[in-house]
Amino acid sequence: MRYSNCFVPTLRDVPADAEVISHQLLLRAGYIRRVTSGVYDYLPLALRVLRRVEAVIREEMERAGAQELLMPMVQPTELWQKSERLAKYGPELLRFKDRHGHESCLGPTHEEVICDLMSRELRSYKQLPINLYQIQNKFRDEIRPRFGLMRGREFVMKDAYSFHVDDESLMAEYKNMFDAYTRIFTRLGLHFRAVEADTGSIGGSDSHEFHVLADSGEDLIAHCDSCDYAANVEKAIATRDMAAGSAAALGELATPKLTTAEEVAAFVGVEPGLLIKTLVYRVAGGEMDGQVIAACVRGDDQLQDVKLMHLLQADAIDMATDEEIENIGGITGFIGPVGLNAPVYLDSSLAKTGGMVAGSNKRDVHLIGLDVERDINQAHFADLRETRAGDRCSCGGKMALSRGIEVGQVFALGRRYTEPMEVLFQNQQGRREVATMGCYGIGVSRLMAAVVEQCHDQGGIAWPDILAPFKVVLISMGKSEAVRIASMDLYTQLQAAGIEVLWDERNERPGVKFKDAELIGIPVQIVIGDRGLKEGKAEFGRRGSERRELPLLELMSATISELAGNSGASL
RNA sequence: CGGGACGUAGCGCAGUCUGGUAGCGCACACGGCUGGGGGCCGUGUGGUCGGAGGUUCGAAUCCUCUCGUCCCGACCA
Repeated sequence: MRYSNCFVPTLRDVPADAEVISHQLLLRAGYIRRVTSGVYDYLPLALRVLRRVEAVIREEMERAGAQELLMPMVQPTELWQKSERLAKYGPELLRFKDRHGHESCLGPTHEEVICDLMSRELRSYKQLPINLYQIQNKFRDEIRPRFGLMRGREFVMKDAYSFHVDDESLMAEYKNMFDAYTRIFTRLGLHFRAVEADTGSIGGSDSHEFHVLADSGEDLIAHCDSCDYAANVEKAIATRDMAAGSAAALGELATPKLTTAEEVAAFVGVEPGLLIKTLVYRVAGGEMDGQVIAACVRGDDQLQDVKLMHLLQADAIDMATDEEIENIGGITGFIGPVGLNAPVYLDSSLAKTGGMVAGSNKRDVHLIGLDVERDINQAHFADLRETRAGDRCSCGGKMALSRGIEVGQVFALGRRYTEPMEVLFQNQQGRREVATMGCYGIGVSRLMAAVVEQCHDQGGIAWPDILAPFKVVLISMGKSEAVRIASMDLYTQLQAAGIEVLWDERNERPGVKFKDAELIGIPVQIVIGDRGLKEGKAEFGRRGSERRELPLLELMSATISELAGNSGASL
């Protein structure tokens, strides 16, 4: 491709509304443009990169035995009623009516559609197991799209769905997909980590997320420094040395205007870990819909609300209003687990503790000497605290926290969808059975952004060879006929060899060409100019390091061997 | 939706407080000088100042409403 024919609108300044580096660089380097909130144009360079990401994904999915298909982006809303997911997923579904008044939605994911298909076509156990996948645009009406491609409303996703006769077969495929994902992210040159995950709105039992490690990541993941344990903090379980209180009789203590855990602890003269922090939530969805409940963690812990949500089997939990708190007999700022007219859930670290300090549900008064077993009736215990750096893993190692960008997730769904969607088959005994199911997603467009987050420098994007939109940039320096002819010659040879080359034959100054080449991130640079040409030489080098002089005749072989070691299967 | 910031040329910004003919840099077009890391000189093109309404002799500037963008929270590939 000749640069002068290439649509690559690079920007010198960083657009003011781009916050994260991938967003900034993809805009500056002419890869993407915003159309509307969370919706982007993928310009030619971006599309070339996306196609490469997809190629790796396709290769590995096919190798893992999955088959590609393509489902529609428009889905009838009835399917979501049938799967009983409308209430939970509702707000993210972009719904609309057609001219007949029939309600449809834009597909945010395709469990419903694939189950509908399978329910029609699946007859016999002999058809199982099967794994079907697609690469397609999804639309989720996100509450807050942000960070460019990292959280768009429309985005490209690879989604795969597998169906099985039993859970043993499902778990084998789950493992198979886990391994395929590991190969994909490895081939893409990413620094990533697979972690145990909450199943979120998708549902099901087992789940792992794949995170690209980057400080700009939206997720927090906890991992052990001495064993393999790693989990999203929404799920991570760990322990730490908990302060133990000394047994004492239950008493009251005046604590005027002291409402935060730190203030109360300082006033009473105990460490914050001996406080019980009580939070009141209103449950939305599930069997407890509308109920107000209280949850307790230690004063120096944070409540992990996803854990609580899961425990309650709720779609959402919201902080209760002052009025709702009063209705259950509490006072904002002095809420405690004793005598509250609501279910109380305590973090397991509070089990069997004594000598604790907690709110009394009376203004300006806290309880001291509280013994959880003795003084709280009907307490439910569960893991509710958020893991912190330095906590202890069950293996004895220390937990550390890192930021991650979630680029993939695998789920063992079980019969969460196949049951309501009636995906049935006849088993060997001729009886009808519900199939069991897994689903596996990769955020393809997000992956492109995640790679940029991990692969960039001062000059711009530093694509790994396998993803670069062009492998080689050929920079012609100077306007002489000799330069033009030598460049043209090499350009033709590279193309003939199937190496994707961007020939910068623009009438621009050298600085501009170098800056653009580095900004858009082409791995190999070849410079042909009058200076070297006199001696029959040109410059050859990798983006970001020194170029060396090479005879013109050696450029082809140098390029081929430079790319051979790094670009995987294709040049 | 709650909290904050902001909308002035393709991009980055000044001007708004204190109302008085809409500016700067880059980009873009043309000419010239240049020619190995976003070069220099000159001449130009381009903006209903997000939109609507109001106050005023006069509004980018003041007031009201509205639309949009970005950041923090709930969501998630």
